[in-house]
Amino acid sequence: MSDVRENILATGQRIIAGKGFSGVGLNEILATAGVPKGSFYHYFGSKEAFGEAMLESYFEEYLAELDRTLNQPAQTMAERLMNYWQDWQDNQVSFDCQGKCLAVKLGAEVADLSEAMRLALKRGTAGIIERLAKAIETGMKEGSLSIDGDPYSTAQSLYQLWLGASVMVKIVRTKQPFETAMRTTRQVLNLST
Amino acid sequence: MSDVRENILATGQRIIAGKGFSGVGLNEILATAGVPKGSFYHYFGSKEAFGEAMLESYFEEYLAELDRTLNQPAQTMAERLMNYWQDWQDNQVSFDCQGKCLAVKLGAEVADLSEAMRLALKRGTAGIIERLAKAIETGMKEGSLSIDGDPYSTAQSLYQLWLGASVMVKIVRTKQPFETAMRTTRQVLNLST
DNA sequence: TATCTATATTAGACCGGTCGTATTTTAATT
DNA sequence: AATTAAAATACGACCGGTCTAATATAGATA
Repeated sequence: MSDVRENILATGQRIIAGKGFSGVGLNEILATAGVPKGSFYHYFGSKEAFGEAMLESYFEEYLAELDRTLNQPAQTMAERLMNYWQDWQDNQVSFDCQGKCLAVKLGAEVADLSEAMRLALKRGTAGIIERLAKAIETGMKEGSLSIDGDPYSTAQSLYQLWLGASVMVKIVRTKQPFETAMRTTRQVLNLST
Repeated sequence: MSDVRENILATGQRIIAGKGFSGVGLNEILATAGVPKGSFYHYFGSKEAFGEAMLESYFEEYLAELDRTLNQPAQTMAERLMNYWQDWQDNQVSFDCQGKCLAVKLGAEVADLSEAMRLALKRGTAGIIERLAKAIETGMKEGSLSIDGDPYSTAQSLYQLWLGASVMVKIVRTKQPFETAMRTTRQVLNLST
């Protein structure tokens, strides 16, 4: 991959995570990245195609990091899961509660706008929930946590809860919604408060 | 209130619920409403001020409907609450999962964009959670439901859960996330499945 | 080394749309 | 009839994504 392309992707991701997809023009992204405007269409077919590629690369990195967190040795699965939520909170609270999670920022905006980007979001979030479900299942077997219902539904519920909490954090500009989500999460996994 | 103003508000709300705030220009809204461009700035100081007024009027209506639902006689509070979630689901699933809830659609997009609109969202969502908390408290007293923890935290958690579920519904274009949310909701309120 | 070809890259213009404003026309009220 | 409020128009300066045409670069051939 050309590093010009990578540069456009990384810069665009940063800016779009703050202002949204429709709220940012290619001009700003390219100027910030130091890439001439004319070059853009050499690397991407359209703004939409760029958005799709951006989501793709975002989730690739996200899932790699998630795998790392969920495979930390010398920890129970319950601990690893709680570390994941803690990381989510820390990341999302940084920079005045304008976290950089693209599922949070773009989910509602982009799903109705572009089928390609919607599907990228779908693939990415499915990957996250799948990993969480597997982790919960493992945690049950090792006995570090227990749940009512099946692991997949539980993983789904928890992801939805944190997605919603992240939106609320943006709205109230306090990490308080995350504290509630954290307590509910412990409750759902039957962990000590 | 002038009905021209009301017309702009209603039309804008409909279109923005579909395309987002940055994704729609005043031209489209005004053309659809049949209102000349110049009139807009007689009623609203700017696009942002319009957005704030739109959110204000949206939540006003939303809260009135919520009050109606939560005050239905001849039902337990548990039943009224479950009716609320059911209405949420029905509304959000309509039109190809492009529901018309502005908290879902605009929360993440607009909170980082405009302080005035962020505060309008904050006031509106606070009103919803407050009413849900009161309803949960009443339900506990009458014995139709029971919870772990305090009513306000529970209300918050449930609202976050449904907010997140709504984003996921937009992404996967299936009502399945709502089914999970519904089950979790019954579980949290200790209701029979 | 010099020339030709093919590909990678970029400059710049295009047209349509953005929000906002200044000005004129219409209506209502005193 | 005078004054004020409401509505309509047209326009301005600017920015949006897109595309074509021109340039630069690299590789191959002689």
